[in-house]
Amino acid sequence: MPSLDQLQAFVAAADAGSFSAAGRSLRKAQSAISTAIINLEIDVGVELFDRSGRNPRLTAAGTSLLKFARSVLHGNQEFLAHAASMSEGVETQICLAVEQGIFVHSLTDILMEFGQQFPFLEVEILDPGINEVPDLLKEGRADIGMMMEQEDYPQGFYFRGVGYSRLVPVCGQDHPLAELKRVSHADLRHHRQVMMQSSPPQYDDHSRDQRSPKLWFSESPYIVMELLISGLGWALLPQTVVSEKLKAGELVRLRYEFQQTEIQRGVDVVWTERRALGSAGQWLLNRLLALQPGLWSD
Amino acid sequence: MPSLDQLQAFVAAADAGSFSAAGRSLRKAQSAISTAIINLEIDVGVELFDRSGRNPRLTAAGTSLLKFARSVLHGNQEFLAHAASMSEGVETQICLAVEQGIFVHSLTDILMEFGQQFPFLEVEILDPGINEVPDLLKEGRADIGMMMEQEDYPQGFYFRGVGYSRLVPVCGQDHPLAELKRVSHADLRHHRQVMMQSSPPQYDDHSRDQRSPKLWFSESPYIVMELLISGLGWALLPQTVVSEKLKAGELVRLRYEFQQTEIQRGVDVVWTERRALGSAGQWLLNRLLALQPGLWSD
DNA sequence: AGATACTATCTATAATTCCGATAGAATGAT
DNA sequence: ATCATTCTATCGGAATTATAGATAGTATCT
Repeated sequence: MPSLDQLQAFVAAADAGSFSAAGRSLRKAQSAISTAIINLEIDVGVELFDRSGRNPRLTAAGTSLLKFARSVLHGNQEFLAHAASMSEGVETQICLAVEQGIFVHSLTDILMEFGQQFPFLEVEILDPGINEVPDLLKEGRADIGMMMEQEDYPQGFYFRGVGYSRLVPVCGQDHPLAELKRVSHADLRHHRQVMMQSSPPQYDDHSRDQRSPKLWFSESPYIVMELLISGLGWALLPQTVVSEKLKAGELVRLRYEFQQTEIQRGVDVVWTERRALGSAGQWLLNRLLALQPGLWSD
Repeated sequence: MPSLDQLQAFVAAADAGSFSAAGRSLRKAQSAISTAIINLEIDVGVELFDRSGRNPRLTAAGTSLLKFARSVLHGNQEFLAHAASMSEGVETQICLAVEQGIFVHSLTDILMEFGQQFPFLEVEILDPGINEVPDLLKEGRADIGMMMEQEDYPQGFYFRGVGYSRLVPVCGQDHPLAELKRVSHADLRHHRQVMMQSSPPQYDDHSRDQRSPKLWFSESPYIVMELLISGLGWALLPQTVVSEKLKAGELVRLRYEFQQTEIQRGVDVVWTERRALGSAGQWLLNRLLALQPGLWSD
């Protein structure tokens, strides 16, 4: 089996143009290069260089094999580079959980740079339903999460708001509400609302009065949207999710008569103290926290 | 720098589940595996296995690095395999010149198998114009050629017919000949003919009387075809080349009143005695010569 | 508790690699 | 033609490295 040193001598000689120069570039004696290449030639049973002239010249076989040798060496370099980054505390893989409905476009620049900075890291991006992010973090399934802000997080969770997501009230194009120019609380309560939540909350919160008593729930804003398109009811959905369907006319935006300002909910970056982040996770977290807290919408 | 032996010990241990088993599978002592892996771990600065239990278990870093180690080893295998095939006389690259207008579909099966048989061979396929194949072979630019049969080949050329290509007389849809139900020699002579040849032949051959005196020439049947579509004249072209345009109606097939049978010209495989073929070339040549001499057309 | 299979480590030996020196060959300048 | 330069192949000895075998300690199962 040829050794990596032999392959290295081979490509160095091919690059340098002579065994002596290869020796100089590798800080080895010329004889070391010479014997390494001769042994390699014996190993593989093919003459790599034509020595008839003063300087060795690659044979056809040598030219062809050179690519393969380079490939092996390059793979070895990657192996070493990956190992080195891991020995410096870079984790093996990282998982980012971005709640459905959050405008991922705001993250792509960061993620692109992240990929360049940590080329060997395996990155996974989940798009869990509403309120699933804390569970994923707790289980250790995800390292960092992004989600619509919550009133309170479980103990051991860190969070920081980094932006706002615009919510718009919508219904299907054939829904009775679609025909009203302005809708009132009473209008809304008379129709079924579909909420982006996993389970109905037990307590009374301050927004109770503007909710419809006929409630459906889904974790996924996209499922909610499909239900609305079928004419099921109305819902408050992230603008990012519904913008296409609004443009296509399949959904209709409702205008409140009681609220003129835009409805916004904060977007939080969430992580836990339990799961220690490696260097890459730290890097990514810092970048996410440094996001300008603007509106996350198209 | 880690050695290939260390990497091999690494993946063998990961595969076998224990250092001892890895030693057995590699026919080495257990201590060899153990020290190899320990040295590898020292080299890369990362713990590859968790030794707390009876059997070593891959760490997260080890799992991640294992893929890279496999890749390096695989590259090395390819290097060796390629070298071995070359030491058995397989050439580095091979060039097949298939004259334009020859129905390549008949060759794809052979070429697919060729690629599997010689996975490391670099294959080039040229599609030279009419009568350029002998030059390419003479220059050494190509190893094997396929072309429409010629009356005679230069010295040192071998050739054998392996099939037939159908030629059809065509003209552009707006050409006067297109309106005739049957065309005679006289009709043809009154219009410009475009021939698939590089230069006008000086001698009189037997087909002279059915040629038009107004001749244009092109090496490429596709250029000829474009000229016809522009309404330049008529030509005898391989059916493969014109079938699309005939279907689209841009070209019209002429019907001779003096010849009811199809016009066919033989397809030859051509090679030279000068250029020694390697094992791969021999293989390919044998396969080409074994082609059933049927009609090469769709 | 005992049997089994495992890993780490030690030692001696075998194999390999490397350097420095040297001889012979090709190339270019004078 | 001759000389100087730069190259490669080869040899011997030193240094490094890899390996087998033996041994001690540990985890796991019966």
